[in-house]
Amino acid sequence: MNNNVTLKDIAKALNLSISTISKSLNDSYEISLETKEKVLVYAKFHNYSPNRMAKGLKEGKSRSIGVVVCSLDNNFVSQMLDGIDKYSTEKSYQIIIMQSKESLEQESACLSLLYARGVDGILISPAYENVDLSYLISLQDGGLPIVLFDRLSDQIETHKVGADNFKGAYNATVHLIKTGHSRIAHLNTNTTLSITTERLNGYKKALIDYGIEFKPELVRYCDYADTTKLMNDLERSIQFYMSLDERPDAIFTATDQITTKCLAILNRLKYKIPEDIAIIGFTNTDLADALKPSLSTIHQPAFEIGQLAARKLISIIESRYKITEFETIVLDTVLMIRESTRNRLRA
Amino acid sequence: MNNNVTLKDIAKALNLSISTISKSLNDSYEISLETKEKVLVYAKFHNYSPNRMAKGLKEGKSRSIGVVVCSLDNNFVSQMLDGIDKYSTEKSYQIIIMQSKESLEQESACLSLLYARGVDGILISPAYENVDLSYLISLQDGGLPIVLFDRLSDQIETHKVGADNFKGAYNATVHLIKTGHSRIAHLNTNTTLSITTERLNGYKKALIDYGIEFKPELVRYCDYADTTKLMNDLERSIQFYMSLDERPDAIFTATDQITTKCLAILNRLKYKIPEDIAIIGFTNTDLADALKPSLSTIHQPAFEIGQLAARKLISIIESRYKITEFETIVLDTVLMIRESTRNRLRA
DNA sequence: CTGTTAGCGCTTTCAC
DNA sequence: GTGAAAGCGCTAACAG
Repeated sequence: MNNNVTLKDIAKALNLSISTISKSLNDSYEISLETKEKVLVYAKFHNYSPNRMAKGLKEGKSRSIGVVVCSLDNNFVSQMLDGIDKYSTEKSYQIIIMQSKESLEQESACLSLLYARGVDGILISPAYENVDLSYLISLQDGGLPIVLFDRLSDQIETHKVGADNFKGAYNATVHLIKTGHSRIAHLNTNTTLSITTERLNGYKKALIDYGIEFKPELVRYCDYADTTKLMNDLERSIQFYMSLDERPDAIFTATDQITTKCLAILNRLKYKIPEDIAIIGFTNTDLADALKPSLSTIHQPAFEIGQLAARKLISIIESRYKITEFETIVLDTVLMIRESTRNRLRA
Repeated sequence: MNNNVTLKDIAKALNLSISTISKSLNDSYEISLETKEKVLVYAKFHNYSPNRMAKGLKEGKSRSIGVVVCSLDNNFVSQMLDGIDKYSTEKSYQIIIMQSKESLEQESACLSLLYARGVDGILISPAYENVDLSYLISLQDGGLPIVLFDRLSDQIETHKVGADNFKGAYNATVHLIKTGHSRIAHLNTNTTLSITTERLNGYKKALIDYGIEFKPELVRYCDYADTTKLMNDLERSIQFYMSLDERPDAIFTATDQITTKCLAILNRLKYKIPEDIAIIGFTNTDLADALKPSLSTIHQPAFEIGQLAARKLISIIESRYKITEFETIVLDTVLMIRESTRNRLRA
């Protein structure tokens, strides 16, 4: 069966030419119903399926798209991939997923491979380490459609799909303020990606709007290079917070990883949530309700981000004209209020 | 740049023939060092990368492998995929991931597509709905290498890589018994896959070995068809358990999904863990330590399963001979004792 | 309506 | 050492 039946085989068997078979299978108007019927039946019976490599080679497209993410083993990423896969499958594109593991070098390697493979376009959420998108831009200049998702950047002009990080962070912080918290710490990453700065800015803006002084010592930027480093940085940060004369009464954590790791650390250090410290963070974990106390979160529409990004990419791929007008789509986050940010005022 | 530079282009530019270029780039002994050098430099400078579709078409291989899983949006699956990706990338195979969403129909569709794409082999963890692997077998008979991972089956003879589900379940149950639990409920899935029956058998064996009567009413088989159904079944099961005259004092949950969803339900119904009921389950969640009480788990070596499965598949792909001797590799699980199964005897 | 032909980019015999 | 030519499976322009 892997000794695939080809057009040639069918042609021989049916005593027709290869092109007649091809046209029949593509339902060309040139072919008589009778012949088509015959071919279709034979093809179906012998389980014919066109060789996509040949087709791709011929047509100069592969009907596949490359997806580059930081890691497969990441809850939030999985949800986005699910969305990407859903839309791509609907449109009969196959996705080839590659991991950068937050390394610029690996990311380039992924891109080269995808390019060599002849993908029709690329969806990418750049590595944290990546401050330089020039390789991506050169690919785009070469005619390869590219769409950024989740982690956006101003360096490249193309369609971009992400969450409204500013507003999400703003809402989270305001929520903390309104529930009686005033010394609000913020744990973020040590990168320059827009998701970092936007979330930081949302946090700051909320403080300003509510007349709370911004204290730089309450913001710590943790190393995302690897899990161990991140864990260390987070633990040190929390210890630091707790050693302050004026301890923070709440933490706003900026990413999925930071949020869940903080929980484990706070747990280990025996701090009580929300009595000792309240916590709210960006995370899409399914376990928010299973946690005790249940975890207040800023939820990102991960599936939709993926789906929409795929849609935008495929729209470029299938557009006959060169796109000059690009969109940046920003989806709303949802503030999920649970027990980890219980109201201090009514307590 | 997507108007790729081809062998032809290089040949023209260097006033050589296409085959000379091809041979140079493949470091053939037939070509003079001088020419090779010239070609290599030119190729590198112009960023030549071979068109993998053309190469694949020519060679009858694509250096890609298809991976079929139930869902991308699943913590445990992600970890296995990570392992698969790691090994495949090392061996310069690309992976094409497809989701069956537990549907037999979708699974077949995935397999057809992968086959059409000309993958060199397939890694599959069959859909829950799938009780009939005949399509897979026919692909294998046609010469396509196939390796099963995680969810194994006796229906097909090939390499298989999974966890030791029997022993994992046995150890979990024994752990519950040794910590003073005697009315141990078991929540499993309503399927006939080996992972279901093995876990059930491990549970039973432990009861027998420790002289505890097996009570069928303490075992419930929940519908995995979709999240809502599963959620309903689980909730009803828990309500049922709690309505018994002799309430169970512990639950052993058989899968990742079941474990985490149970936690949320128990939380919502305000049952205290482990006072009201202890819980231990198969799950690889990162949040086991962040939960309160922290969650005792049976941890599966997901990454290793993926890695090993990829290794076995690639070994078949690259073997010159037809494989007749197949292996089933079973990896040990790890019992992670935390607070959700605190010892009742010392309490 | 059907068939012939060329060619996508590459490898690989076989000549020169 | 190098090149010409065939062919992987497919599509499409063109002939008949």
